[in-house]
Amino acid sequence: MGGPNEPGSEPWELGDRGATQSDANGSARSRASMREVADLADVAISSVSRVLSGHPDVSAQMRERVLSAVARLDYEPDFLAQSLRRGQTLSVGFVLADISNPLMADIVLGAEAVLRSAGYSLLLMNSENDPALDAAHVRFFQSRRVDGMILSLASETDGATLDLIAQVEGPVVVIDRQLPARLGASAAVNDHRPGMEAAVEHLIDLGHRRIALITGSPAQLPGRERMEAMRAVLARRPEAVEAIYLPGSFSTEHGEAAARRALSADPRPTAIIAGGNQLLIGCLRVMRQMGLRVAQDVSLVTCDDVPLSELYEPPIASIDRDTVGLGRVAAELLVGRLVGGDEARTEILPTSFRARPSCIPPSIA
Amino acid sequence: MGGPNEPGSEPWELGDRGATQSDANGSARSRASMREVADLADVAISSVSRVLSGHPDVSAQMRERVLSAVARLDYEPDFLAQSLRRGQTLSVGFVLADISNPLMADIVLGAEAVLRSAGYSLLLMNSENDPALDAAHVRFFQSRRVDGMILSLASETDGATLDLIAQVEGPVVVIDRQLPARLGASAAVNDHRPGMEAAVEHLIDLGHRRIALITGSPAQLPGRERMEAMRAVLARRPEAVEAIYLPGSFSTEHGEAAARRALSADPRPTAIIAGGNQLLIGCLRVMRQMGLRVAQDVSLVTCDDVPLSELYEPPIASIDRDTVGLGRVAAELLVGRLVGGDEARTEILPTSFRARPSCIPPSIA
DNA sequence: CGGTTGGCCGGAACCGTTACCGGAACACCC
DNA sequence: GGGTGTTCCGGTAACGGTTCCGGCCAACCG
Repeated sequence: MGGPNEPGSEPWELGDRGATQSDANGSARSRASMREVADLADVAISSVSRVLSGHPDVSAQMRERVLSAVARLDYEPDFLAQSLRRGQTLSVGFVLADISNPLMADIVLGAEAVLRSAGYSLLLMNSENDPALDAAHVRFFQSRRVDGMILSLASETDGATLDLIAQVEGPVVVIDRQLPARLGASAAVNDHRPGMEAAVEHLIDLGHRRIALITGSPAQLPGRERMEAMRAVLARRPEAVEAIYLPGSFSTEHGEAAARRALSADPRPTAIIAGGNQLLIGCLRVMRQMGLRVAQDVSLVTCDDVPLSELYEPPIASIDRDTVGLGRVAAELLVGRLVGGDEARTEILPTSFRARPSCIPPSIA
Repeated sequence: MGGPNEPGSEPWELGDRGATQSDANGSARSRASMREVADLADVAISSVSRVLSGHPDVSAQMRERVLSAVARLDYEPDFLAQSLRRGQTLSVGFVLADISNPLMADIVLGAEAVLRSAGYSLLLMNSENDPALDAAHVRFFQSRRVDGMILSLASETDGATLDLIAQVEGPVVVIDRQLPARLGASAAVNDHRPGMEAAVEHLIDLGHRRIALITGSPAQLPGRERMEAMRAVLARRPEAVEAIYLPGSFSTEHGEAAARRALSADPRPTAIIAGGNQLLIGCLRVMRQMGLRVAQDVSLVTCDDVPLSELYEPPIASIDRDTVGLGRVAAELLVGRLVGGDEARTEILPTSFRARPSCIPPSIA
């Protein structure tokens, strides 16, 4: 939106929306408005509106006349004008931190299904794990007047984003994030602890005593809870287990860097837990480079079951959750507040551990 | 949208948008309108509009007064009203056949970057490989008055969808699809032949004489071109190579079914080309069930490089293309027509073959 | 000093729809 | 026959902006 530099491209040099009636070539004539329907049916505009919105003050004869005119003109109401007048857009904004994460696809799928059946449509914006984009997208959705927002934020702690969220007019639901209560946002979250605890217990049971946890940002709920859960298990198990925590970002790059660091340590950890499929990818790349085999050399657990973990040889144990369900629940929370007047609340979904051959007893070094 | 059954929930029983001034509790007061800015600055509404849209007929003093009022009220223009008046929404609709396909993420990423820098935003709708949803989404976008559409259709041949596309007002760009010229759509497509031809040549060079091609729907360009390419190679190579074509849908289910059929045949094919990562997943599942090893028992090629193909043991050869670039080009074609007045045209991007250890000479049976 | 020019501003029409309001037409009942 | 309702419809003011038009005023020129 720079200064007015390019001559001929500024709006005030154009006429008042030049005649769009490209009727000459026979294609795509300008769409009909309610006004034209009313003229054709020889009734008032308000009557057309009543017929179309199902208002009871309509005679059978009137309805028939209007409907036939609507059909003849192939009329469809203008959503923009409706939204402006009604004060609602029937659309929901979804900010997702990372569209490349296949989990997001499932979440979106689940949310979309619920929203669609409630008459809402989904606008997606991708913030590429950049808190600044989070904020920009929230602001954008607000100017677009979405009726509500679903947020899978890159950061829970970014001040600018939080301030913005506090000012959002409609209901807000965050996914797998925890926001200050004063913001009044609903939340659909996983309890990451049971899955993580089971995983750590399983590794300890197998005999592992040095376990590395590569995880995402502590500015996001999953990262925090996973570290908590691991600490909790270590605290209650009598075995002297050494933990190596490697928090960072939720990227393949961090996965590689963290795995390299962990696996270069002298008493090398005998098991690694990768807190996400992006981290798993980085981890596997490094292991391949270092010539280390999954299971035989290092036991491996990942978070969230994806084709890679299922089909890898050996198959990789994972901490699972119902991602489609997560999206569905988030959408239900939103719709509940949108049409049902529900209060903001937090819905918690479970996680569980799925053992697979990537975890075996450590080779006695 | 059923009949008027639920009493108290019909619009005509509500007042004219009851006062939304939830000012009492001190939170989220209703946003300011241009009118209020004008009142505060004690100028005409039109002057506010001129200042904000950069119109030249504005004195320095006026600009300063308006801007300070804008700042004091934290005013932001209503996109809906602007769109209605200006006749453009600065948004682009993107119909994608399958959001779970990680390729789509890249395409969306590329397209979004270009569109954002041109001032447009992206609305995504997912049609789950269902042609009926394709049509519904196109219709939806049209009623939302998007300025243009990018389509990655589930079917190129669905009549209803095609008719709808013909009536779309703004420019349309299809991704990796081929539409009748009369529709006037631009296209960003890959030429799938060079990659596929190189793959088939590679397999023949290794000594393979029975090759199965599992591919998606022939109602989509990639499926057709890949089969063509394979036929072309077989026609020009003197070796008597037998090809098994297994077209179907672009799903893991078809991948499984086709792989099962191919691998159950008596003289079993010694190599399989999976035309997409979903098909690859199905294929690997079946091979594992049947106890067949990649490379040693069956050579394998997949289309589109994803983490699974890179990290599988052995790594899987793939036919690659620049997916981010594909999305970028599609968006550029659209923006060119949107702001530059370009003509509809087709942009073709290459594919190439990346050999990997999943392809070895067939074991002499 | 009168006429013309140009900068700057206010007023008003309009984008396409919704919801309120008032009223015409008709039936009904005492 | 004059109230008293119903039923149904048309007119109209919004919703929140944008753009055209006309007019005021100062500057400039001869």
